[in-house]
Amino acid sequence: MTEENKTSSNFIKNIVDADNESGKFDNRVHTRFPPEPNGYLHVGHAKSICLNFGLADEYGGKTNLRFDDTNPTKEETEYVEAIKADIKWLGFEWDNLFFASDYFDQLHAWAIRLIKEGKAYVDELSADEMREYRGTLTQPGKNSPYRDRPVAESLDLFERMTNGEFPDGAMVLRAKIDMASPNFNFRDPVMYRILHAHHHRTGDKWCVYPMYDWAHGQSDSLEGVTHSICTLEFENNRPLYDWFIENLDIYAPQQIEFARLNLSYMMTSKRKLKQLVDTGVVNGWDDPRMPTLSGMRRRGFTPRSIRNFCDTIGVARANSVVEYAMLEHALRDDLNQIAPRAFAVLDPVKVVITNYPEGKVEEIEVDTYPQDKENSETHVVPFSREIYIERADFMEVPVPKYRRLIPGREVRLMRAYLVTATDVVKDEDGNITEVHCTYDPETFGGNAVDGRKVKGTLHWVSAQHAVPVEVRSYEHLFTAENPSDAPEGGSGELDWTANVRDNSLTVTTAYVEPDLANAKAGDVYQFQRNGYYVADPDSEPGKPVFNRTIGLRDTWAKK
RNA sequence: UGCGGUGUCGCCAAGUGGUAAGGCAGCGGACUUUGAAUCCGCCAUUCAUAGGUUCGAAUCCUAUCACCGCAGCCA
Repeated sequence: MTEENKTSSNFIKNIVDADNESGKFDNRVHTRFPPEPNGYLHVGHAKSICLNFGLADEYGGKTNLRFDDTNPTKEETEYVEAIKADIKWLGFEWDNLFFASDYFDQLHAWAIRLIKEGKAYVDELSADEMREYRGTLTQPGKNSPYRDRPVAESLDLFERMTNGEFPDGAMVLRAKIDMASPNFNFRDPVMYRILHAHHHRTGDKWCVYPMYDWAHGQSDSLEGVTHSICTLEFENNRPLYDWFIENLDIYAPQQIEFARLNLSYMMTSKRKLKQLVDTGVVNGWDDPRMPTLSGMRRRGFTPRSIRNFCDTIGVARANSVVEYAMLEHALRDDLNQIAPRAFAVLDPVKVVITNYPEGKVEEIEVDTYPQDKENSETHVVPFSREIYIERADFMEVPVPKYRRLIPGREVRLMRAYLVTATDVVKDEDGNITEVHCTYDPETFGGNAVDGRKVKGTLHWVSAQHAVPVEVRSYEHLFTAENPSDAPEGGSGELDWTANVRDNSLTVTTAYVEPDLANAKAGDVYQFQRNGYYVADPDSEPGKPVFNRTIGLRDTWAKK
């Protein structure tokens, strides 16, 4: 894909440039995006996707999509399909589609080779015992009593593990490296564990499954990946991956770690997001409040806005938290360019134009894309004697610098007429129920023949023609800038759920121009002077439901 | 406490010995039939701190401090 703005320099590109200079990989650039199919993709993954696919795109290389499906107890086909759909939606195409499970046979054969070479052994220590033997941060570990058992015995046991002769947890296959290493990953890491579980692709073929550490590096190697980009927490694992590659004497990719994305007010932990879904805090993975790609899509984010966002935040090795405002900027920037404009009144107050003929209806032609000089498309909005305007657009007693409608002041009804407020009608509680105005018939279109100016321009909707629609508005799912920064819960663990906002969804009725009644799921609009909205999949023919994607910038309200 | 990392404007982030890019946010102002968009201007004598090397240091050296990650048969 070719994007208008290429990202600026970053340390990964510097590495690739240097590698191309030295010919390290024969000028090949081959990346991969390796999700585990145990949940839906979120913004954090978008950063990784844009990085991997973007790098290959920029250097004329390739990118594989590889599902790291080494743990059958957590992974499901539903997730692989959703992940594929999200990547495509973002606008990327993988060159090859692989699964770590494609390599189960090869990995198994390699494991046997390592056993034969005395570099791996079957250990019968229990999980608890293994933890004790592993040592601590300051103390070296101890060798397992099974560490030096005969090769033939390990071979036999591993074969029987594979055949399913032992129950889960009875024994594991471990690499024989160094129990005293300051790097824990070298303290005889587990390569295989027994899992009598059904795998989403290999079915019941296997009773032993490779650990991620034993599968990942070799998968990259097998695929000819050049730059294996992953997040910071795998930095300590890199020496282990290199050890496996070296001892297997196979092609060596270069792993590069970068800092994962953290966004203020957003939770980017698959585990915790799954909890929100499972406990019903949100209505599924694609709830518009979720930071998942499917949730953002439903909320009205565009693929381009997310890609642009990823480009502007950059890539580095320092942990950081990006302000939500950055994402908002990217969103508004794209939506502003593409969204058709429409009239919609979110919180109505009736306006009666007393000198406008009763029963008369005029068709007002308005630009659908006023922001786009190249697009002259227009549509028609009916105008009549009684209309709705926003409650906030009229004030009986104005605040300073208020430039909207007040008694005696003339303002413009967008693309229609200039009107002047004359009276206010209230109910017994003093609430304004109607505003009476007069209009100047000579101002059709919104301009006075004598050239007089008005300070305010309001959007409106004809009362008898307006269509009531459901509007869903959202606030951050979390009240804390850092959702994980939580008070301690009962179990001694941090109870991040205490940060979940309990009123993050608000449902209201808005009155929209007639054309919007036919909006189809996914249609985006800018409700003039208000914000961007998208028709939700819950919409039915003639009965659209709109999600508020994001409001317009409002520098007036801030003051 | 062992090992591996990271510290440049409120938030991201370039910079790789030659004298601090850019974006977001913010603040002024212009324009405006969206208080939007657009446009103009302002916004780090200073790069965690302290020393040192050098004609010259955010970049090299030394020490210190702070923060992150690693002790799953998770990834």
